[in-house]
Amino acid sequence: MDHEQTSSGSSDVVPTSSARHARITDVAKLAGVSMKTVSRVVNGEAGVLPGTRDRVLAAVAELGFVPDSRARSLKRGGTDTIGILIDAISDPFFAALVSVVEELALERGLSVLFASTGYDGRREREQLARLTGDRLRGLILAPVDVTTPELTALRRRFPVVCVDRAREGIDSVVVDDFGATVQAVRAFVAHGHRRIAFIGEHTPYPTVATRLEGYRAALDEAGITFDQSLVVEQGRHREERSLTELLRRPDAPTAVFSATSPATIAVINTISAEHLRMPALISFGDFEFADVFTPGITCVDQDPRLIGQATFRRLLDLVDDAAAEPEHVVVPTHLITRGSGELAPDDDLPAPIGALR
Amino acid sequence: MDHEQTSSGSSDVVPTSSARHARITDVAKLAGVSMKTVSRVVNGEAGVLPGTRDRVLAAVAELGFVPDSRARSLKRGGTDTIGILIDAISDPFFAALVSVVEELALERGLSVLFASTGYDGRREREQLARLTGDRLRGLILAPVDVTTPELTALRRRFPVVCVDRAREGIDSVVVDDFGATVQAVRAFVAHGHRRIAFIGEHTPYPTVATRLEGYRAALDEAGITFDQSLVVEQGRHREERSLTELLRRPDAPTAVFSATSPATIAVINTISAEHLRMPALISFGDFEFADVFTPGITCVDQDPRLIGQATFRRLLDLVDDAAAEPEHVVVPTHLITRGSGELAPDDDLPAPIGALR
DNA sequence: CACAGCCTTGACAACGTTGTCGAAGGCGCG
DNA sequence: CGCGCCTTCGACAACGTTGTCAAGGCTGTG
Repeated sequence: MDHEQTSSGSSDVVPTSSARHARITDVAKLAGVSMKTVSRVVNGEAGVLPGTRDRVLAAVAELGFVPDSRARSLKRGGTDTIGILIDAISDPFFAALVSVVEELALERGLSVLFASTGYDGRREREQLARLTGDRLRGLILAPVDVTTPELTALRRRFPVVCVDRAREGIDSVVVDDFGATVQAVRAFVAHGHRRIAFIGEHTPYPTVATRLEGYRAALDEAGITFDQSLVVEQGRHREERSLTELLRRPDAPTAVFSATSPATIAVINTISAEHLRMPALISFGDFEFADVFTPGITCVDQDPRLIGQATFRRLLDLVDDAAAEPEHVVVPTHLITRGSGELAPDDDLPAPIGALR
Repeated sequence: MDHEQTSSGSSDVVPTSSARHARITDVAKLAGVSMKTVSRVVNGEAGVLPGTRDRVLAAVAELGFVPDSRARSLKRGGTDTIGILIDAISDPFFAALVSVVEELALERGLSVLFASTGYDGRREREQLARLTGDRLRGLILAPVDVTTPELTALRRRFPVVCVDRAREGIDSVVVDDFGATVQAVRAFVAHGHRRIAFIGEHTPYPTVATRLEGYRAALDEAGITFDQSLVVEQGRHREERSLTELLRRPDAPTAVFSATSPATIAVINTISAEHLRMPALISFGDFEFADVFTPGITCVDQDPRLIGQATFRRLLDLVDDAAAEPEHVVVPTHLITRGSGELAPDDDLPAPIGALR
């Protein structure tokens, strides 16, 4: 039997997506069995004679039959899709997170429905509404504006795990913002720094605020008085005048703690553009080019792979036990020392980072 | 009527995802209408009395009813989901691509099913098989190993658009690899360079090969003899010994064309680590830190946003007209001059890029 | 006042699949 | 040789939704 040129009676020149997909009944008819038997073969159930199975498989191949996952999941009462809702995939942190989650999902035969909020609460709600209709197996999300009650309502439909930002009463996987920052500032102190700046980013999330708290706590611990003028929180797209001013003033900080990767980039840009001397620098969040510079940029590593694994694992746990008590997982961080964080206050480093002349 | 505290009779302590979702019949019963009327209200169809509509909406709100998109799409015979299958989301190019596509999809009420191949043909086929079962509205993919016949078969099920890499007979959106490379090399020649290196990456895709062809063509055009020793194609994770050797030799190239972003990073790393003098450098593919260096890295910009828009538009065209002849869209590129590409052969640039001391 | 026509609503089937149950046939054993 | 069991298979209903069609009430007009 030729399996090319399925003659369907019509004389289409090019069979471009006009012919409906083969259904299970088509396969059944061709193989001379019932749909149920086809179903059995396709799903690898036992109790089908080898001969029958072969005939069915031949028919499946000939017609190019692929079971309709919608009908399947509708009947079975469970989807094979998990959703992931994040700020933006252009953020390398989330890119890595999605990457890990998709990988793990694939291992378990799950599909990943991707959605992003663009840091926008309205869009977040839109996306959540859409995702709800999709009857997911579970949802991973980095919450923006969505409140605990809303998430609790969602939680009744399918397991939900928050990532990067926690919500009371909902499972979450976050990083130890406070502790990691304390650790970084302690390192500065240990190297003799006293004027330590905090460069943040104005976000609607508490992560940066928590890091700021850690910064203050570590200063307290070292007996250093908190100085508001050493703190710069820049807007997402705001100009960096205050940052420049801070780094150029006579008593410029000898050490800079940068609370996010974008902030770090801004710092490096500023130092480079203004030909300033290099302060000690630690960045919260690793980034691709951190080791291209000399010295490399010391980073607090919030390993997205680790976070992704923990998040996915927790989601699966919840799939198995929907009534489990909410758990808040804190993924440990560690300092990747590359040089920039280990500079002493009096290190003379006239050449600006990234400069050529 | 209170819409808090839905008294359902049972005395669950925590209603964690145990209660089944409200179905359209539940809403109908509560509102005292037929399911069809609920369907009409939910879908915004005309011909429902305001009073009836209000009662239905109240019932919908009380039960937290969200229509099941699987049943809906099954009945309607069309999904609201498009698939996107790419190499890896950790590649910033694809991250940006997915970002744009998702944005455009959202505007049209479409969901995005995300999948990646990890540059692996086996995994690609696995993913394609899964996606097929999902009865997509359309699929965007960066083909790895999949052949034209396979894609043609897929094409019968739903529209398919290839991105970044073309396949004969299938719609595609690519970048002008050849032309852009010619343009870059011409710029080098115009600045007086004669020893121009080509740093590629060993990929299974023809993109790099096409760029190499452009490189050779531009050399020919300028009357420069092709020199194989100036071409380095490094493996994905291979050591960069040959690159180092090339850049360190006495007659090192005065200009370097780097065919991919990773290759560019390798070049910069090498220059930085080996404290070499800075050659003129043009990178195929922009990257985040390109303007942090001094001078900034001149790049051939293959704008993922543009590519994403073109791809999505083409996909929608195909959704409307499934029988359309395959089209091959070539998205124009342009050179972003930042300094590194405009260096002359005799420019003395002793300080290595990214160096501090 | 009768009848046509519109507006609103509902009963029913169907989308493609799988779970349930029962039927038919073969085989072993008494 | 007959009975019962196991194996293999099929008919049917159902998952939750929407499209089709028709019923019923109401209005307008001759």
